[in-house]
Amino acid sequence: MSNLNKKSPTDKPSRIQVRNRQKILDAALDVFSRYGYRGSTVAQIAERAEMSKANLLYYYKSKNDIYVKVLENTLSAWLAPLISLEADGDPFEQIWAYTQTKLQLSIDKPEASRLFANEILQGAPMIKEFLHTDLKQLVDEKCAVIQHWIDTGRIAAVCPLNLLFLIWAATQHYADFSAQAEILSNDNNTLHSNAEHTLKTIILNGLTPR
Amino acid sequence: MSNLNKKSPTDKPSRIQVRNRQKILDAALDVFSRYGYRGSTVAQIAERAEMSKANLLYYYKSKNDIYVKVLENTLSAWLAPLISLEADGDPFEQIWAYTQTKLQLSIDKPEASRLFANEILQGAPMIKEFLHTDLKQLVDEKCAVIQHWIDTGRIAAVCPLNLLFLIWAATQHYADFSAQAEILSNDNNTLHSNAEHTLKTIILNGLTPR
DNA sequence: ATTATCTATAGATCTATAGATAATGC
DNA sequence: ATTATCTATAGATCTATAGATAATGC
Repeated sequence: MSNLNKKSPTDKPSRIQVRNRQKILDAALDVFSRYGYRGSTVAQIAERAEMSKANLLYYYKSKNDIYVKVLENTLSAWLAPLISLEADGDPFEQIWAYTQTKLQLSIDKPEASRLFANEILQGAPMIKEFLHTDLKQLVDEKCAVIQHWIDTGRIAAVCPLNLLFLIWAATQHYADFSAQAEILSNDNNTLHSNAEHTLKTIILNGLTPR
Repeated sequence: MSNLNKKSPTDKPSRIQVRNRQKILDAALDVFSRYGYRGSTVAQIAERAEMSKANLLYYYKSKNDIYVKVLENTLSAWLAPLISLEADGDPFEQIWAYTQTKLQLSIDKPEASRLFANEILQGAPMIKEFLHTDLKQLVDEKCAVIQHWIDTGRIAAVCPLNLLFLIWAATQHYADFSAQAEILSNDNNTLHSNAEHTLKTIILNGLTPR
């Protein structure tokens, strides 16, 4: 039998299977996050996963399957930080904690950010549904939290959605445009610590009511 | 003769040639800015330019040639606003004028921004040289201007390069991530006017010395 | 005469599968 | 016995060209 999917779901996957599936997903994230879905090839992914194309397609039956799986795995990690933005506690602490987490993620694990950047640049063909439902709901909730902070005079009056966009853009920039940042900065480590200070200054001062 | 490039450079291009070359570049910008170099096909560009693939390749001899030409044409438009950032005049006015211009460009002509986003996401293979030379020099100059404003106490002490990144990221977000913004906002026009207000509040307040 | 367009297709690349062979685990 | 890997290749897609035909401008 050459099709894994026909196996009964109670079968435990073998060690080799677990290891190879993970290797494939890791390799696929690297490749897809750089070149997007259409710009990536199964051969590139196979090479990076150190196996033949045919063998790779023994574990995942199509390029599209791999892409969807990688997107699914990455989506939750991408959303997690926003979930912890809570109405309780100091707005400035909450907003800065969120910003800092996103910044650190973008610097340390740029692949997730790039994967979405590619997907959304191309019109979000695969995750449109997700954006309309799950993300939209979460964002609406968090915008209400921010709006509440504004209404109670705790932060300056700005559009909550645009504030989120600003935070996303400013932090993910260090992942999505790292090729440019590396060229324009003389030292990447300095750049990143300065980034933290600069974002903190501008966002927190910027949101101070006056 | 089937190769235009063998023509003497003093030959005046025909009306049809001028029109078709322009149609191709317009179509190519649309396609490349969405799908990147590898993700785009000559067939897509030809269809959008309303001519056959063969005819398109009569005007530009390869996909790569078209891509390079489109990038070249777009680079100058992309840089122009930064050039006008000048040491004279009020720092806040200068910075806001720059930010506003970039925001408006991102909203009105998102293709240029998306083209670069795609190119840089993929590691800037074609424009690495340009980034190292022309852009680096321009950015260094403008960072010196910003640093001067900081040293004379006219704006808050932030890292000039990171400030530029913040402005680029925040404004180009509306081009690069428009697919997401359209889904998450209830009304695009409101979103964009709120964007202007929100960016103005945060960036200008954020840079106010205290 | 020159320029522009069309038809047909070569050759490269890419996804996916079939079928044989090797490795692994009871 | 089952699972994993390899070789070979079909069939789709894509870039680019050759060569014939049509349209245009002096």
